[in-house]
Amino acid sequence: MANISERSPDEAVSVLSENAEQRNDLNFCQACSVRNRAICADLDDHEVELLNGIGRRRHLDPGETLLWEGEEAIFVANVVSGVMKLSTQTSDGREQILGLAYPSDFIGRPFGETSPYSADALGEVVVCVFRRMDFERFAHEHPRLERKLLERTLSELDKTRRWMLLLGRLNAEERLATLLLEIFSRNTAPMCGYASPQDNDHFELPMSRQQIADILGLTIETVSRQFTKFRDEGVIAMSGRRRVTVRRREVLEALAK
Amino acid sequence: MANISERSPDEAVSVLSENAEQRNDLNFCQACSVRNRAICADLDDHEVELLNGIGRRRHLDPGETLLWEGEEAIFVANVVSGVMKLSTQTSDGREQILGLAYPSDFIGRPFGETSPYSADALGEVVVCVFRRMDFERFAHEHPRLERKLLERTLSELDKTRRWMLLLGRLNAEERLATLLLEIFSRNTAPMCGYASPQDNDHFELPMSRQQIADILGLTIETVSRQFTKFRDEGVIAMSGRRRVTVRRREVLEALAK
DNA sequence: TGCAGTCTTTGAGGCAGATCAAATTGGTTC
DNA sequence: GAACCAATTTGATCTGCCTCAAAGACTGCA
Repeated sequence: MANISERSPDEAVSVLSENAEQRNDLNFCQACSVRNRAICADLDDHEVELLNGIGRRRHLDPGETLLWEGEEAIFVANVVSGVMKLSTQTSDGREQILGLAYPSDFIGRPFGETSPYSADALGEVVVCVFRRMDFERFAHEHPRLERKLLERTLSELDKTRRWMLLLGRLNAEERLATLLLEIFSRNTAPMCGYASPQDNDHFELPMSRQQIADILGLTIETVSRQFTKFRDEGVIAMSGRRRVTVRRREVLEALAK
Repeated sequence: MANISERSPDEAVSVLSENAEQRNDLNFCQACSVRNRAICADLDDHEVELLNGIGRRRHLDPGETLLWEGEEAIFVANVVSGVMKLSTQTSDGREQILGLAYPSDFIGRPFGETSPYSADALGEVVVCVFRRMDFERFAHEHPRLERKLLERTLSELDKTRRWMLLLGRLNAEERLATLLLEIFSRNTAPMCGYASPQDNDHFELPMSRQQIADILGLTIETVSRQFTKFRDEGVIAMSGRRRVTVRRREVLEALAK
């Protein structure tokens, strides 16, 4: 199933526009754009070098899957650039997106037999992949990393629980407002490393209407109608299908609970 | 706000029916009913003794709150007996229950400034409370505990994500079936420590219809109608409002996705 | 520049679950 | 065991979102 065991740092780096990362593939950590924000941030140079030795850069095409729900959990990874979606399915095929992973986010399930979700690339993605076993061993030997992983997992849990409020209690309008603000803040965050950092008030949606619907627990039609509504009300403006300009941020903020 | 800083191990122990725990309050860990399943399971005798020194037993009455959402995160705790609910609210007062904490479950937010949720007792509850700072220091010094906390947090995250599928994609019938099975399995699990361990096929609901509605993201009326439906179909039987007998488990299992 | 294919928007209608209102029940107290 | 109160159930109606269907608009490619 999982067909990503080949090492392909070269091809991975080749799609990056950041020059610093094209130097070589033997110590890419040092030039990594998420080096200071990812789970490896607290490690010293020596530790980074060791980590570098067990990790591999990998490029994912849009739609490509890194982890399959229910499959053996072979890999863990850091997102370097692009956005990935984490999703799960009911036995009869309904999909629920569990969250998005942005640059510097950690994905995978350490200390678990099987992957609790599928992880696939929304657009072009570069990840830093570790064999789960290697990563676990490294974490054992380097408490700082383990600690960092704990802190990340705790805040991931907080974030996930906040999302439960959205799925359980918010209406379609409030849900879309919440998502737009989240993407907005992720894109305008300093040094976010995602695609081309956007200035001030507009950004590119990293996913299709259908994917937005899956994230929000709605249908594509309902999502589309809400976009139209926001546009008609002058809350946002759109050019093309994915470029959004936020015109009245305060309206979105009042809606996002 | 948080008014639980007084130490009250005596009163806490007094409400327990388990004789072993009534001995004294100086080393209650040794006699603790969740000793082998809680986060402290991997600690050796010496470590348990140290942990014992910083923790306090505390009794909570039904409805009493241990943690307030948004307040400073002063405490973390283990549930010893009873069931607690973790919940969050929208700014306009809609509540969403984030999960239930059963005996041996860990609650609170280590390494965080404020509590991301409220935690209150559904019925009579006994918890083992630690000041967050004390607990964090202890965790730092005892990697086995930190490791255990990491593992727990990771599986809590898995559980929470599975719940997102319920809130995002399941209908009322499927939601109630899922909850009934969860409570059922928690109650019949060996050594569960909750109230009176139930035999075979019937159990006591630890919460009201309104609370079930909040957990499932439904209204009380819809929950009530689903109970009636399950009863009419012979899937469950009820005596009183809270005692449930599961008659056709396979029907519930087919519904729970 | 035109065509094909896919994604998105729009429209019409239906339905699950919400809302509002009233009746019933179970549990508690005296 | 009667009376009271809160919790629950039941009924009637409404509505937000879903479903189904079709038109429209981007994108890539020849």
